Amino acid sequence: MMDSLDLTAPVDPIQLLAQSQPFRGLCTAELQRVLEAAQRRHIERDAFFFHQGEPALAFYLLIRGEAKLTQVTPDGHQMLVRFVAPGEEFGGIAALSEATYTLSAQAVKDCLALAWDGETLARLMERHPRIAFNMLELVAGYYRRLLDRYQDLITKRVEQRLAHALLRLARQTGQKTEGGVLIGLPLSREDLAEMTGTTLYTVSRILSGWEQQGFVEAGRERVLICHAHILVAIAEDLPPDIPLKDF
Amino acid sequence: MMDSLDLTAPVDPIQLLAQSQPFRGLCTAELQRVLEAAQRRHIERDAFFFHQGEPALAFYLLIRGEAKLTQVTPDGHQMLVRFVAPGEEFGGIAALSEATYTLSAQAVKDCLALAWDGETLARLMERHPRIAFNMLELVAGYYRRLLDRYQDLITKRVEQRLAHALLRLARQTGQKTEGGVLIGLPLSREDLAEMTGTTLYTVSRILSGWEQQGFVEAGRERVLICHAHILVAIAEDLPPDIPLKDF
DNA sequence: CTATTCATTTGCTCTGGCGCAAAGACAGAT
DNA sequence: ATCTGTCTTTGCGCCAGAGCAAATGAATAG
Repeated sequence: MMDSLDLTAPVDPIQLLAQSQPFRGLCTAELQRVLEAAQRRHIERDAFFFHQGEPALAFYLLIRGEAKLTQVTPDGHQMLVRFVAPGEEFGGIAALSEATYTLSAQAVKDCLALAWDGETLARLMERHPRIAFNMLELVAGYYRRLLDRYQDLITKRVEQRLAHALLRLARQTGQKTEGGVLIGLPLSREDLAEMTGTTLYTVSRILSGWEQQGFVEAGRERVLICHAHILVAIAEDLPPDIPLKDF
Repeated sequence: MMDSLDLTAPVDPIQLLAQSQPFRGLCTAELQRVLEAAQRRHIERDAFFFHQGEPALAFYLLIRGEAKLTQVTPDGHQMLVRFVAPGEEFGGIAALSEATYTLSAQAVKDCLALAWDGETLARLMERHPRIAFNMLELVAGYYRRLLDRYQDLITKRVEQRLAHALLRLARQTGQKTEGGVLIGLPLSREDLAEMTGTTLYTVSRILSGWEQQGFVEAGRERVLICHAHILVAIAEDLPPDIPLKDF
């Protein structure tokens, strides 16, 4: 298997910390100290940072790669809570206040992350109240976005939710190519189903339909969005714009 | 209309602050200062503390009464996010980081609350980092509970979600009576529908069914849970226990 | 190059629950 | 006591989407 990530590319960790949500607003000296308290962790594609149910030891900041957070229900259903991009935090809520992780974190590309254990994080927060404030805003943001998705689940049809999910992913990891915007991570129909609260069958059917109309191009664990504006229209349940077949 | 709450009952505000989630762990002198920074607000039944979309001026702590937080979607659907019991906080997330409230807060009984404006709260948090920490835990808790409900919405049938919602309400506001546990606030079929992501029709049908089997007793804006253990079984989708008709 | 594995597609069936419509029940106001 | 507005019930038709099964297609290992 090929390395899906160039680990030799230079990254200034201080730079990344300064722009990260949890540590923004700290001065360079403070960032330096935060960095010194961190451990580096390298996780290969498909391996896990941690599993749901394990003791919540660490709080992570992703440096490079891409991870996904999933949760399995008692009855075996799996749901995909969110993808983690470089510069983003994960595991924090659990490490701060809970005994165990409530979800699992899996690398979908080779990953490099910084990790702090719960006590260290608590100590840092005590010394730098700004971090606590940042975390508060962060979690509040998670809450708000989750509430939006909750609302979508109640009010919108699967088709709309799927369009929404793809647009979110495009914004987060999209890469501009000739044909449109390519989702920048391996993404199965099942993943999309778990993100939108449906089944892989329904996702497959909808994508097939869109592909026939030329809105997207779907391959094995790959989605290319050709006409984002049409997906926006679908997501908002607007009149179907100008159908392409009219041209 | 009768006063649904005895406003003359004595309540020690310091006592209540000390036990509240946002201010727990502060010493009496600190609580005193927090209390002095607060404004009292009295809101009558069915009136609003604030409406979704208004500038987020204040953070509230409910002293007496009961409130509900609702959000309307762009397409007119309404959803009930949570009920607020005495000692609980609401409006905080918005007052801290957003420009406007993302939901509405309405009194379902006559209410008395303490209010702090956003700047005051920020100042208090700066002076007492413990408050920031408490708020972080608080929001993390909201997040976790919302994630649970999100999961329920994906994996569970309406019947199960409804059972869950009733049990939660019973725990939060239930009053023991001869016949069982009575939900302690006016609760319409529509409210229940908005809590569980369904329609008032479906709620009505399910409650009728349960009532015929003797699990609950349902009236106008009133629900009495006669056999909580059966609702637990329904919520968890267990085999239907020993049906009552066998007796 | 072939075998194996895993993702995907698609036909088919079945049902939970939506939502209209219309009637019934209750509480408060005059 | 009656009226009025609001909440609730229930019959009925309908459909989005679940889920099984079986076929097809694409990547990887040997």
